Amino acid sequence: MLKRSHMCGSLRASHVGQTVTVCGWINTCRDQSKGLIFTDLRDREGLCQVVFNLEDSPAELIALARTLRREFVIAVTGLVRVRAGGANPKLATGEIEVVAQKLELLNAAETPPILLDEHDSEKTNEEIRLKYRYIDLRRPRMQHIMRTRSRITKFARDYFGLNGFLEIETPLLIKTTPEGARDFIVPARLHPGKWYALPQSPQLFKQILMVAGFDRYIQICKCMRDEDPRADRQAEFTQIDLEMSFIEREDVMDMMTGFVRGLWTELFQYDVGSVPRITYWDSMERYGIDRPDTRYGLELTDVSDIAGKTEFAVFKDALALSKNGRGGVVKAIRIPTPNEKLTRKVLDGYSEFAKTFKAGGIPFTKLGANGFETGVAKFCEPVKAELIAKLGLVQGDIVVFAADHYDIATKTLGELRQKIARDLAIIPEGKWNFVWVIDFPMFDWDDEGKRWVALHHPFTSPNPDQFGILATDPGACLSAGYDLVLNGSEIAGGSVRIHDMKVQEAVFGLIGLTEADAKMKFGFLLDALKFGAPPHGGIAFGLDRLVMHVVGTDNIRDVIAFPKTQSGMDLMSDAPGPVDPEQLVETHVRSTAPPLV
RNA sequence: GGGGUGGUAGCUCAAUUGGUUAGAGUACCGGCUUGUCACGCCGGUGGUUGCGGGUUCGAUUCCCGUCCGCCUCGCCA
Repeated sequence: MLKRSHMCGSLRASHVGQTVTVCGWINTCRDQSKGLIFTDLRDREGLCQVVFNLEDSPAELIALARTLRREFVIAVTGLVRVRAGGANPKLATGEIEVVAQKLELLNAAETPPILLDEHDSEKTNEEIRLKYRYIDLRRPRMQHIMRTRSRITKFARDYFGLNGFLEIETPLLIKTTPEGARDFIVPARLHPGKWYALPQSPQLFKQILMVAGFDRYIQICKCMRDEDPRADRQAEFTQIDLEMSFIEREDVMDMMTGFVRGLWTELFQYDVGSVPRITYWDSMERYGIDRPDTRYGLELTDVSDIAGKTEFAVFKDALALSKNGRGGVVKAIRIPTPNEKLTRKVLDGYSEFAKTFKAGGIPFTKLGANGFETGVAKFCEPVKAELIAKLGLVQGDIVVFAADHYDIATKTLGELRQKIARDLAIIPEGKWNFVWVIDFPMFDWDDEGKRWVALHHPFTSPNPDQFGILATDPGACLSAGYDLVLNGSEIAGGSVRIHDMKVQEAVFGLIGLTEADAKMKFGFLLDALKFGAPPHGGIAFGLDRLVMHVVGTDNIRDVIAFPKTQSGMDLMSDAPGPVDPEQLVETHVRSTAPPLV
């Protein structure tokens, strides 16, 4: 076999005069005649033009070259020279070409179901791309994404390594955990009737590594949650997971801010600067969501007091609502001009949108030259002055309202805010708005279960100044958790952990875990906390989402080499599949599913 | 589990109210072509209209069921 001397995509004018050997896939052939054939040869570095020319090469070589087809795998030895036909400015290697002297056909290929020309391949159905993933991944776009992903993980290992973090693996076969997402489970052959679970995260183990005195831990690890996927969510995903000892909240956030600043400098020569902070409740009030996109305005304003003075039944009914000790609210967004894209039809459509969040609708109005016009103008007119003052309205502004329970009104308007921003196309390009969200509540009240549920996870510590109210007013107790949000997407989340067994037991008690339950599920953690646990905390980055932002895609499958579909299938390998009945017997499992056809 | 949307040639799509032999571009195959680079010109092959049933003289089109992709609500500590 001809031995490769250079990568196709790395050849430049400086190589002119050298005899090189390149290997790769035929991207295209341009057969000019029986005596002149151009091919573009592709490897992971890029394309280079190889020319087969009767003037420079023997006839047998030309004859063989004429049989080449797309995606054939070849090795070529030839002389690098300046292109006789003029440079191609579209190619990095466009100034030169390789004049073939030897050609070795390493493998033929069937006609590929995906064309590798960029202008065609971007349009190919995702179903086809997933089935023939090995071809899809050959595309320069996918090669770029996977390379970028590798750069990010390498940067993470370098950065955290320099900061004293040890890379330690944690088990994949663990005990099932209550709380949280649904576990993937694995039957334990050696223990009939018992099961392992695949980790939703290495949470407990990394805390125990702190108890074990490793001080700083990092792992780039797979996590599995058996829940329905979304555009930015897969059942199986990757975290950059870490934990630190003898720290407070500030120390973790500083370390992480350093990481993203370094990463953005490395990737984009972009200075992230200091990362602003917002409290959870402030974020909910202003953005209606716990992961605010601060690249644009359209903030929410509470107009409950003014709305209560109107005769609008929707407002009055909402304000009369009460849930979890919290009254109903009326929230509004001022949409400044230019807002011509928000036609009557679009605004009416927002009510349908709102219904997906269980809200009744989206009342709206517009401030014209002579007061409010359209929509709910007649109800707003009596409180015009107050609304104008509170929302800072000027002529031409549109106002949209949501009136409901606090949770529903806030969430609906928070989602609508993002939709309006997209509809108005006011989200600026090229902006990287990081923000830390802090001071989360420890718990959320579950009305159905009549108990508190941990908002983050049950190992999250209250903030140091909040220990006093943990037992007396758990609903108001704030945690030492923190989320890192980038352009409205949560890319990392973590907390300072509870390192005192008594506090941990108290939290378990609040979320309705009996002592026996807690002992059975997390006994090993509670035990560990008794044997000298240092104060510790950590965070986990969603690597997939991080890569999505960096490469600019809204499809998580694009940043995973072998992703699954929305129904959890791998269209390439056809997983999941049936197992041999013998495997079921061995693992003591009997299926209740109807027989497979 | 709910809602929405889609599945037609290898690929991307079209096909009128249910009506001729299901078309186009591209790919592929053959021929021509000595400076192309989304090469060009000429010709050709290629279809279980996702699958199963039904209505009809006739179904890509209408109905029922089912499978699969995508988006989304629930869910995702």
